Amino acid sequence: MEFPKENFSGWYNEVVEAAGLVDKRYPVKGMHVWRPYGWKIMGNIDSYFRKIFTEYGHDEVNFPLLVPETEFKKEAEHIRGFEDEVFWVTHGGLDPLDVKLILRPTSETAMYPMFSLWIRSHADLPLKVFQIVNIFRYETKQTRTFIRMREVHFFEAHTVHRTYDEAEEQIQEDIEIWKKIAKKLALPYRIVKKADWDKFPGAVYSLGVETIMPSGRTLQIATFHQYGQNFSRPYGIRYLKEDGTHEYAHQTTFGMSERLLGAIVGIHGDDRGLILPPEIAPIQVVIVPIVGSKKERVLEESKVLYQEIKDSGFNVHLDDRDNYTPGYKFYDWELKGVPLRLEIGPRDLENNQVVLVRRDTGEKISVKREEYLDMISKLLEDIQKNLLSRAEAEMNDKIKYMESIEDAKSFSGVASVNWCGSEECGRLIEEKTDKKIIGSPLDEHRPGRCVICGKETNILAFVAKPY
RNA sequence: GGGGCCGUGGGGUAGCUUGGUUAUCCUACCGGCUUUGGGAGCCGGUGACUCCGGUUCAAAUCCGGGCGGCCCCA
Repeated sequence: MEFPKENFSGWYNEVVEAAGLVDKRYPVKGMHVWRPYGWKIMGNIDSYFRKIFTEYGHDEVNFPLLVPETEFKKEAEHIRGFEDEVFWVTHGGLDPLDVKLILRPTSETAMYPMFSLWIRSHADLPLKVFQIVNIFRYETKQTRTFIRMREVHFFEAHTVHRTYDEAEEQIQEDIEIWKKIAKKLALPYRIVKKADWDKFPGAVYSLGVETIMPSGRTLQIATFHQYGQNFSRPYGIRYLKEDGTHEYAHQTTFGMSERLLGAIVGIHGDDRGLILPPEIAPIQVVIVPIVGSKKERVLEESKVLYQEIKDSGFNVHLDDRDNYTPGYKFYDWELKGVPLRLEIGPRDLENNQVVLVRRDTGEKISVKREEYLDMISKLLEDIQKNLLSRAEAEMNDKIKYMESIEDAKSFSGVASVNWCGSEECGRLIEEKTDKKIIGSPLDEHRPGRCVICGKETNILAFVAKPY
C-alpha cells in the first residue's frame, strides 16, 4: 500500500483495486468490473440476504431491467425524483422506439404494474418479495467505487399490505432484519428519519441507516420507505376486502447496495489493506507453509491441516505457491483482509504446534495441534466481535452533541443539534453549516432549543457531510 | 452546480516548452538456475505513447473535440 489510511481518498481508491475487489479501468464512467475476489465477498453478503429474507417470509423474484416510459411516468413525485438521472433506451437497432424505455434506477415502476395483476383479494396479502439486481443511475457528480456508481449492485425488498399499520409493522420487522445484517457485516450505524425534503421520491416517509466513514463523511447504507398508498393508487394495486369493497394497498421497500461493501472496506481496513469480518470472508483461514529444509513434510502436513479445517466448516485456503516467499504471502493475504493466517514450518512440526496470526490485531499465537481447531473457531468469533466493537467506538467518537451552529459547522464528524423540525429552520441549518441534515435519530432525543429559532424541542438532527 | 490537474508497457515516471526511430526505474509478466520463519537473487526476454479530427514532409509533443480518472470549492 502506497497511501496510509489517513489519506482516506487515496487509500480507498488504492485498496479496492490492490486487494482484487474491482478493476476500475472499464472505460465507462461509474462502472467497474467486479474481480473474482470482490465478487465472492459481495456474493457472500447476497447469500446472507437470501437466507435471512427468506426466513422472514420474503420470496425472491427477478424483474426486467427495462421499464416503459408510460409506466415510469405514473407517479408524479417519483418521476421528478428520478427523471434527470435515468438512462434512456431510445432505439432498437436503427429504428427509434415508439415507447422509449428506461434502465431501472430502482424497480417500483417495473414491479407495481405486475403487482396490480397479482393482487386480487386480502388473501393475497401481505406480498413480500425481493430481488438482487443491477440498477442504473446517470450520476453527474464524481463517481466513487461502491459509493457512487452509475451501475449499482442492488438489493430491494418490496412489500404490499392491507393497512398502513401493517406496513408500519413491516418496517419494524425490517429494522429487526437490519440489526442482524449489521452484526453479520460488523457495521456500526444509526437509524435516522429523513427530513421531509430528503425522503425517497414518492414515499410518505423514509428511514435511513447511516454509518460514518473514516473521512468523517456519512454513508447511507440502507433505507426503509413507507409508501402508504402513494404508489398503489397510480398503479391500481387494489384488493377486495372481506366486506366486498375495494381498497388500495399500502406498501414498503427496504433497499441496500454494494455501498455495504464500501463501508466494510472503509471502516475496517488499515494501512496494510482490507480487514474482512470472518462472517463474510471468502477465505477465513489461509495456510502459509514455511517449507524450509523439510519441504515434503511441511507440505504434506499443510494438506492435512487444510482438510481438517475444511471439514470443520471453515473457508480455508492453502497457499502452496512455490514461486513466492512466505513474507510475500503474508503481505498479500493481509492486503486481501483474510482474518486468520496459519503458519506451519519445520519448528512447528517439531513442537507439534501451529502459529495463528490475527489480521485485526496482528497478534501471533502458538497453539498445540490438539487445540488448534477450537482456537480457530474462538479467534474468528473474537475477530468478528472485535471489529464491530472497535468500529462502534470509533463511530461514537465521531458523533457529538452541539449547542451552536458554529460548532456544528467546524466539526469534522456528525454534529447532533436540536432542531424544531420545521423545514425553514432545517434549510437554514444546512445553509449555515455548509452541511446536510442527514436525518433525525430514531431512538435519540434530548431536550434543548432549536439552534435556529430557539424553540424548545427534544428533536435532534444529525448534521454532516454525506457521501 | 463551479473550478483545477491529469491520461505514455500491467503499475509508476521522464520526454512535450523548442515536432524528427523514445527512454528509464521499481514493479508486473514469461523462461532458466539458485532460494523460502515478514515483500528473495542473478541472467535473459515480453510489453506503451487514451480515442477521433486538424496543422505538418513529419505529432507522445502543437490546436480542437470526445471518452476516462483524480483533486478542490459550493
